[in-house]
Amino acid sequence: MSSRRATISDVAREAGVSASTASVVFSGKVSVSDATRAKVLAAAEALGYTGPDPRAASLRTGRAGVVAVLFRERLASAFRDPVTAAMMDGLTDALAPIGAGVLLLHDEGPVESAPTLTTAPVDAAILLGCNEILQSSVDVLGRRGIPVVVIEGDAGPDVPQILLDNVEAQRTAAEHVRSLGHERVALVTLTKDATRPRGFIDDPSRVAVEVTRDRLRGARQVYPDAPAYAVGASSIDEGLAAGRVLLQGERPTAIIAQSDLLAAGVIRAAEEAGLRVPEDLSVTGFDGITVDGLAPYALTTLVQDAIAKGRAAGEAVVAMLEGRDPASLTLTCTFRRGNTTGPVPA
Amino acid sequence: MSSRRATISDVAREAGVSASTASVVFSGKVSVSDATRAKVLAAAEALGYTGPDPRAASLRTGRAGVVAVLFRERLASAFRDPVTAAMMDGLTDALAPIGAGVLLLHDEGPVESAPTLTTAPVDAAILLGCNEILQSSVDVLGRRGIPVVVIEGDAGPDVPQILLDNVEAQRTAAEHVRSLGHERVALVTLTKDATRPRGFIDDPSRVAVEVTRDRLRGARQVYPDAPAYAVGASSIDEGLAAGRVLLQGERPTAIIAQSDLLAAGVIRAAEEAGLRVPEDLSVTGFDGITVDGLAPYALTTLVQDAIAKGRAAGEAVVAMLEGRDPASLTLTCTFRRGNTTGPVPA
DNA sequence: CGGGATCTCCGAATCGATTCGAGAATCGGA
DNA sequence: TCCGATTCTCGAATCGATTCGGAGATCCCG
Repeated sequence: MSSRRATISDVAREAGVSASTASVVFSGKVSVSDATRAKVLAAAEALGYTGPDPRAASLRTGRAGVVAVLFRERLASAFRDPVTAAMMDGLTDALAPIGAGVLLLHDEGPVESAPTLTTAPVDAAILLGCNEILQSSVDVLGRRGIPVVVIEGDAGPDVPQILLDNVEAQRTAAEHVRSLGHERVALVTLTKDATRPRGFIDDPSRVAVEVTRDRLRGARQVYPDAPAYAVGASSIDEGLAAGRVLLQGERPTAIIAQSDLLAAGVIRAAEEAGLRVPEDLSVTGFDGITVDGLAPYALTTLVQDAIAKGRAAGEAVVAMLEGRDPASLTLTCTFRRGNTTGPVPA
Repeated sequence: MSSRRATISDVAREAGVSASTASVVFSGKVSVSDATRAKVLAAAEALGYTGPDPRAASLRTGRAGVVAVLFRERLASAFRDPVTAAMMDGLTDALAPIGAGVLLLHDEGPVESAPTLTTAPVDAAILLGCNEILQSSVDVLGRRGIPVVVIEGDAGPDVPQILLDNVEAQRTAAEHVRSLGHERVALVTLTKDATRPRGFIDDPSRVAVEVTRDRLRGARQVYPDAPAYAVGASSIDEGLAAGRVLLQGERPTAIIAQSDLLAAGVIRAAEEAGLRVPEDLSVTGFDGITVDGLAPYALTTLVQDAIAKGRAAGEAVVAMLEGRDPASLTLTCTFRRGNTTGPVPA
């Protein structure tokens, strides 16, 4: 029992061939005679050699087989969002052809030693709605020649981005609501981060996340004075909380929520208050996910193809990795009328 | 403009110091005079050097700073499950002290070139409910000296495992139901995989996933003849489908579901059928998650600490990485009575 | 039987950084 | 002023594998 693991040189020596030949047996890049191959394999077996060390191979070949995905939020909470999950779906699909693994990272970590974008052995990086702080990391990657793609964010002119027409889409929803005659409309949006208290906000620029901000802008293009209530997360329960507040007193006749989950919560709040949807209150969502357990309601919402979003990002990465020019892309949401919006109550 | 990126040797030459000194400036392992540090940093700046190449560093140090998590399912669907998400939460927490990134892998891939457990540059691996096929991968890792931890699975005597007392816990739930006087009881469980059709199953061994099988066994210890209806996934909608089937005809007075999401779906099916919970039908879940939007129901369920599960796995990995002995652990679920179980209807 | 074409295999360079012992320089104290 | 103790910096070895040009062997065919 040797104290350290066998290397390919050990195997080569045991097999009576050179290291280069042994390497070739495992990589299969060059033809090797069957006899030699058998010898090497036997030697490997005898020494308990289990194939080349990925680290060394990665150094030499320059490829790590790993693509980093950088989240804004905590890793754990990131995947609770169905849209993110779907996006990961498309992403892993698109990455499959080059067989890259996905390394999860998040930017705000209390840990100094955590692997960051700059210290992780990755071939490419995908940023999810990056904020300003990230810019420096992006620069580092860029200088290092590591391809970067940004989803719903902006990291400068050289970084391909996958965008959504958030402003237009949300405006479409608002116009739909207006076409139904609604005048008193409220919006449900998200706070800068989950730790902030819920509350009404006025200044869209104080909303950190671009996605949120853009959707807010879109709605305000139609309803410039609509009150916007911000909650901490995109979930049914937060939507419920928002709904309870908004349905007090002189309540709106329509509520435009920035996500389907929030909309579902609002609907629940309406039920709680004895209101019928859409007879007494119209509600719109955003995303077009199927909210688990929302039946029989079918949300009026804007359907985004989150899978396509992820896939586009993945394909851009693959393109860059293969030396081709990546395509920036703006995906458009399609309006889907469900049964949660109706004419303004008489 | 050099054709290739600057290396630490380039920086050292530019700064007029040795490569080792330059390296030390970046790693900070040894003290360096301020003057030298400044020189090196200036040189790095001038050359656009952005820090050591992680691949090379990883080769030399033997540490990649990455821990692989192997899922059974598709990556995207894995995180839709709140229990998995919570587990990742605890896992990333426990991994934080050593600052390791998390590399997502899944075993069943159509892609040949995909990085597998054996070809990915990782320091350790965590397996989620591994199946038989994985055994060989585990062997390879073991021989390579890479620590492996298994969550709710079995990979041999040398691999530490984090388990849940699924059998006992589910039996507890069943006993609770029996103590309320229920005789006609049905179970909701999961199929081998999502592609199989829903339906009643008899032979628990045909249920592939260990977790599922154990829970089924626990319930059958109390109700040996209870029909078990299997659905494709742990979700409200699948639970709803199961509920619809089970509540037809001569319906049971209690339904034991293998997850809270399934239980929530069953409750919804009951509402649909005009049944009151728990007056007409008792329902139990499993996991103890908060089902988004299930209020005012509080499930009678078995609370598992998924965060602790993840954390335990993470800590075991850290221990092994630091040369300490890892602790295998069996977590116990605690019974929590909610308002979804009651005496058998007269 | 000789010469060119093929097929295998080897040697040596290289990927980029880290690490450790040793030598040089600096400093404080007597 | 001299000496031991620190503090810095350097050289050289090493991590484990890949790659490419070329040498030797084998083969085919005129």
